[in-house]
Amino acid sequence: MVRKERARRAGSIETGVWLRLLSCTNIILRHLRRNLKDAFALTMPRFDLLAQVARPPLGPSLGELSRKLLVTKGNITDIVARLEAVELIERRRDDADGRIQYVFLTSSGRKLLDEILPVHDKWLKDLMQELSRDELETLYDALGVLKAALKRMDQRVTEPELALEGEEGEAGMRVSR
Amino acid sequence: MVRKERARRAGSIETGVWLRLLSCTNIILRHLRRNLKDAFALTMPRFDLLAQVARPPLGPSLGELSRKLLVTKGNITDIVARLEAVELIERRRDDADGRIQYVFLTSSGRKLLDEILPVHDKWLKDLMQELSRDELETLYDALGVLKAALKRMDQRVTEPELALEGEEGEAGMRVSR
DNA sequence: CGCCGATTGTTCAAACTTGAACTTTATAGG
DNA sequence: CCTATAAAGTTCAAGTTTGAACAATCGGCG
Repeated sequence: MVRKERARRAGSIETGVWLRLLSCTNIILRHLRRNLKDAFALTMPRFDLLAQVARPPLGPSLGELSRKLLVTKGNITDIVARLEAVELIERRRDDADGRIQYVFLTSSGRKLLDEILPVHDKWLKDLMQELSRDELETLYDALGVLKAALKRMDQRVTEPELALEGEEGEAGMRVSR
Repeated sequence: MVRKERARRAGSIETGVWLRLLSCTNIILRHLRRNLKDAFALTMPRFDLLAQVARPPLGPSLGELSRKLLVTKGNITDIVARLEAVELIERRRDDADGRIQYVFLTSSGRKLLDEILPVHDKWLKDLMQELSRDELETLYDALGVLKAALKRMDQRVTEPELALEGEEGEAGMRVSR
């Protein structure tokens, strides 16, 4: 049922996909940020972290949060400290391994998040209300395919021990990490 | 050819779409940022602004850049100043309207961008190399539908004079601007 | 002309983010 | 036990970003 547009496009289709991805993400981000601030006095990174802490597995470590949220460890340290300061989360050190700290919601953190999640869901529904069920599913599936492919490429690039060594290192694909 | 998954999903499909959108964007952003830095000593916002200046219409104003890039005016002021300081762009005041400044690439800005664009395109192709032509087109079209819908919702919310007034203003959909 | 409201861009504090260097702790191998 | 290496968090400077207040300019209208 979906007719493919054959419109003129600047650059490759991959670039086209990327530009649209970025636009959509930024538009939604702007709305959610404004809504979170107005309704709950929360910033997006704080909400993201809270929501991630609430998701299983229970009590993620700072490093796990860093990987799940796709931000650096230094960033996590900062956000966790701020959320801890307002008592929405708390940390517990690992009994066996002194390096590790796990993060948990406090009761007020839990309460706040339980308020936010349904509203957050409604905001997204409102934003996408013009899309049909079918369009949403197509989009969901297509993004699933992309995400899976990206994750594989991501590993290939950030896990040196498999490839590397023989590569020429052509402009740009160098990665330190 | 695309079978719809009926997988368990946390929350609504809209939220599912949003989470995948965000993941994909962040993974790609991370790669591009690293590559831009390694290969061209450029940050993402600076590249974004350069690329937007290069796109027609020629010589966009700061306000136009702010709208196109979906960031605030204050941000544009900052990035433009930094790019101007390293002489990749330059400004010209409007002859008739003293408030407006147009931005142009300098010759070295043009040269740099001409180097980057093909490589940037290749980075994206590499990242998405596992996707078939068909998957890419499906994704491109689906994102087009979403983007169009979001833009309409965006206007509805940021242009007060049309709707507003009678609305209940239920938790969160308040928008100040 | 002179005022009012709208538009364009600037400024600034607070927050977020990265990337790299660093500290602390754990683990594996001599 | 000792040492090297790795892993988990922290720190910090530089940059980005927002949002709000502000200054400057323009346009219309009396």
